Amino acid sequence: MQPPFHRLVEFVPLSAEEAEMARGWLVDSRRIARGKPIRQEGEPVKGVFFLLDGWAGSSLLLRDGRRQIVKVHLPGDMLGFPSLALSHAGETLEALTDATICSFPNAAIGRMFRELPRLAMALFLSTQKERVALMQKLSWVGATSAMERLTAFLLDLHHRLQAAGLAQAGCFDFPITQQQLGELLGMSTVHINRTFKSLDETGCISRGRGRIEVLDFAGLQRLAASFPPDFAGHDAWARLDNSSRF
Amino acid sequence: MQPPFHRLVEFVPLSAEEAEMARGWLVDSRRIARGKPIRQEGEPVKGVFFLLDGWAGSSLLLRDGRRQIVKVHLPGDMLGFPSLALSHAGETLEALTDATICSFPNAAIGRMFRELPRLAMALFLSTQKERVALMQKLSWVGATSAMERLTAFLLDLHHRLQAAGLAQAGCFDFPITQQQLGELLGMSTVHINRTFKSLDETGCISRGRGRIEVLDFAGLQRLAASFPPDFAGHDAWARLDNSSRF
DNA sequence: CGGGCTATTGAAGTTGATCAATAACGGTGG
DNA sequence: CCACCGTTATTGATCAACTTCAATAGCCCG
Repeated sequence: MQPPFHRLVEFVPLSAEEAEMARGWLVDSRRIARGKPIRQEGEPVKGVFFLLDGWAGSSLLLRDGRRQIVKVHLPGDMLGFPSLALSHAGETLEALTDATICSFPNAAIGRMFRELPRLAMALFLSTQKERVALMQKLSWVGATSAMERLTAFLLDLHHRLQAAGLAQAGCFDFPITQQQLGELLGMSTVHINRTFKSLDETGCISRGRGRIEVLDFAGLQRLAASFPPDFAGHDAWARLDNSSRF
Repeated sequence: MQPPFHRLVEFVPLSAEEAEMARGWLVDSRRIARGKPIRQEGEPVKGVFFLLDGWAGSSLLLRDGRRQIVKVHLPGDMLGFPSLALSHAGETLEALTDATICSFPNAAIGRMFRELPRLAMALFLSTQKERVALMQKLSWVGATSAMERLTAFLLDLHHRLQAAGLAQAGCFDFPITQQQLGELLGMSTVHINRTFKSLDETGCISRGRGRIEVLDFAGLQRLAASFPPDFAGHDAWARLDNSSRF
């Protein structure tokens, strides 16, 4: 199976040498069972992770026991970068399905910056893009209705699954519970359920045992009034690589 | 006046040479009037900005005309980095008060990665820390009540203002309108007003013409049930700089 | 077949939104 | 200095979205 490097090469195509090295990183992978933590909030930050297979979640715990799932990670995503600037992790990483990850120690990141500036830049851009995604999620949660949030999430998810080669013809696995969906979108399980049901009844999607099929993209997009335009900039590297006065 | 470099040197102390260079960047600064855009969503991304003075905001526009303010920036903050990975800006940057900024073209970032890996790393860590802050804000907006959000924001703001040397004895300027506060915290102006009033009545803070004084930090923290522990990791650089197997 | 998690549904209660009106403030030009 | 105007803050009343509580049904797994 081809390792999911689509997120890594999005901004900077890897040289043969870099690709070889990247493949070497994957030898030491680890399997995590559904529901198990990869790293808990508050633990010392020893490195970051690369999600090879399965879904994972980043979440924050609130004092009252609630938690907010901040992001659902798909195969090819890098986990744990935000905490790199902290001594102790600011986020919990958890397997949402059975998952396979591999780890990179802190020092590997430092070394990359010193020795592989192109790759470091790619990584940098990739995390900036995550930041945009996070900003968009904040705007959904802060300023839209339950239905808009749900549809926007589904559209975004489909988009990302497709990029990872995990969706075909609008059809994809959907292995997360409504409880998790509630924690992700900032609403109660009950309301998720009702909203989901009423979305189902519009005919735009159809649900079945852990899978979802999108039947009407245009309809979904109409419901997700706030779904943002895609300003993807795959030429970002070119724009940055241009030498010029510093 | 000392330029506000506290955010830049947080992770990596600047060498004399780097500090000299950094000072040189500031020569070309620009003044922006309150309420004026620095860069609008959808415009081509030509570079990033450094906020020298005043407050600024990053916001996203939704199709229905609402907007979500994603972050309030204070002097010393860097603006516009998330859009660096995009061809067209994904966020609007706007002066919330009269402000002074200076700009860095894209190519300067690329050059930094190639020639000043220490600085690039510092920048990288700084943006990762922003990501944590954003995740925390998402958790406030998604999972807490109006009062918790408001108090958490005030505590965070005070913390950041203090780091910038802009707060003393719990007292600081507060130049943003309740409308903007609503857009920031994801609630209506009216409800901001009521929540603010009732917070005022607890005696934990006192408000006056564009200023706020915190009278009871412990009380505020009790109200902000979700205010996160501070996992600041100023030794991050050391952990990453350690050479080791890659 | 049972046990535990997950989904679904109903009813009642809250929070916060919306609509609408008034008051206070800040800056401007006369 | 004052009158005026637009912006911002404040308050009341009503309304809608969403939460909470509670109960039942379905599903998966051993």
